[in-house]
Amino acid sequence: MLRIGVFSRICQVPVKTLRYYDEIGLHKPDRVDGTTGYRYYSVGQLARLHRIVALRDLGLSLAQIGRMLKDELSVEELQAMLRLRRAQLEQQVLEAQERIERVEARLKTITMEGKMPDYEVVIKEVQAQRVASVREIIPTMEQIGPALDRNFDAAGRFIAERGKCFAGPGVAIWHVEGPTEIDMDVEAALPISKTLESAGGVEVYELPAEQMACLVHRGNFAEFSRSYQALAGWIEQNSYRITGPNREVYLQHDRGNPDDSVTEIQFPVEKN
Amino acid sequence: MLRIGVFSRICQVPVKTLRYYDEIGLHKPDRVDGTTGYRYYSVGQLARLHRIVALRDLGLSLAQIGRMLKDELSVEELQAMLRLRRAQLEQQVLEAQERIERVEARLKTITMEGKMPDYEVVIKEVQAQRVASVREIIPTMEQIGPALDRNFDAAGRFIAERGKCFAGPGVAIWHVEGPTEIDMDVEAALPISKTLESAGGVEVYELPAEQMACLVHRGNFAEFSRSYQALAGWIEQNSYRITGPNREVYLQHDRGNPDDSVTEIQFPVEKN
DNA sequence: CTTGACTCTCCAGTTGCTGGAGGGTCTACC
DNA sequence: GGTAGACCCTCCAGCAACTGGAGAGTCAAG
Repeated sequence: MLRIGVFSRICQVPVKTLRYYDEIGLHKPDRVDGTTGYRYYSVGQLARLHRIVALRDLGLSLAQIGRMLKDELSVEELQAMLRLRRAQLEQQVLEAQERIERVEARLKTITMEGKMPDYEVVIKEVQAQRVASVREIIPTMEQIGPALDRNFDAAGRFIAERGKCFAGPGVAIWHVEGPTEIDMDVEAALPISKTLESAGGVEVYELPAEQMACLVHRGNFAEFSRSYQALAGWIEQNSYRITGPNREVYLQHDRGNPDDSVTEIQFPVEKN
Repeated sequence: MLRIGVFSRICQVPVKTLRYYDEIGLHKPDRVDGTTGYRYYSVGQLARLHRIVALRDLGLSLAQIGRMLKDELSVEELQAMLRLRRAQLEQQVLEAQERIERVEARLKTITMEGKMPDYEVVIKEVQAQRVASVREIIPTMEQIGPALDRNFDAAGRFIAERGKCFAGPGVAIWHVEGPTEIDMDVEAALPISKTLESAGGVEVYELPAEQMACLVHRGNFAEFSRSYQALAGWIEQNSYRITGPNREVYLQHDRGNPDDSVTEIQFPVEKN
């Protein structure tokens, strides 16, 4: 019979861990002295503990290991568990590799700019939302501002006439491929909380959920291009691919004070 | 000013998480109502939160992110942190890939044998230990048992004559390359707890620390070969390489009752 | 009998949240 | 002006797999 310290030295598992495995019922000592509480392990228990360690090294949870050792599982169940584990591990490899890519992209940017970038790109899942929208082809750059204002106003009036159901900041959707400066197909959409009938040039429909690469732009619309470039660069560097029309969400938009604007630029993306 | 729910919807971070970030001081709301305790966030805070999310997605800890955002770090420190992170991630990838290999080896074994293997191999770091040993070249297989017994006895007497300092089960070290049945160079070593002078064929020295692939063999020595085969197979399947003489640790060894023996077979290995 | 190594139990802390109880607040609607 | 329902608050517990420490008891050698 071995005391816990000796057993620990033989199997190279810390004493605290052995006590923990006892506590959770994963691996109980052969005998526990009733008066002193001392744990006594037999040499024969080493094989079982080795099995625990081996399975733990595969990354299985102690609960799973416990079930495996209780012999409650058929061969098929064992195989299923291991295959699941393999899939999870493969997932982990992919995730870690993606993170390495992102870390490297950031290192490159820091080296080039000499500081942390002043923008941040995050990938997020935006939910589907019902909107009332007005879509228009705008011939020239100068007309974009007024045209969008007009179309948002139109959508706003449409909503107001049908009762309170305004549900969030306005979204512009750019149905253009790549950079264009003429004939831009742009939609001005306002989220709403109930279904309405489309009417008079205002379309009501569900904007689909998308995985978006997002960047928050602060300040004047005149400086948008830098943010767009940064976002496009990030998407390329992190090997994503643009899969549809991009959006601009006007989180803060005071027509009198354009420098205080906050806009989120969103590109629907997929991993390459 | 946005209440926590709205802010949460915009940035896609759960309310609970925002409260948690407030609590740990990572991201405080712009304003907290003194009477109600309601948190109010400004749209401008979105950029900062995005930065947090982006850094978190690299796998950095919230503590590290906090330091980064406090602008206490020079560019060099930032780069060092990111490089460290990259190294950790690369390590993670390697580990996960090794685990995948081990899972696959196990799946293969289960499929072949129709059940979980009845042996387990674990990799462990055995520490250096001082030993008193007797080394001898043993000409034939039949002589091994008696010769080892004799040499362990000799080492035991040597120790006994010099005071109590016995420190663990006996170890045999096989200085042979590959399977041989003649002229086997074997050392019988007993761990001791203090330094003694070598004398009369008994060498006292420090057995080096090694990374070992270990398998616990239960039962008669006659059945050793199966365990050796299993261990050698595992080492090959998991792409390790044997780097030195193997050891046998006689954890339980009653000469009258050989079937109750417990022996740990250890091969020093390195990852290929 | 003493010393020092060893062991015991119990509690707290780690990380980054998540869930729930129990109670207050806000706003739209009647 | 009242009320329903959505929203918000704090506080506490729990997860996984340990790790560290306090305070007290046990064991073996000298």
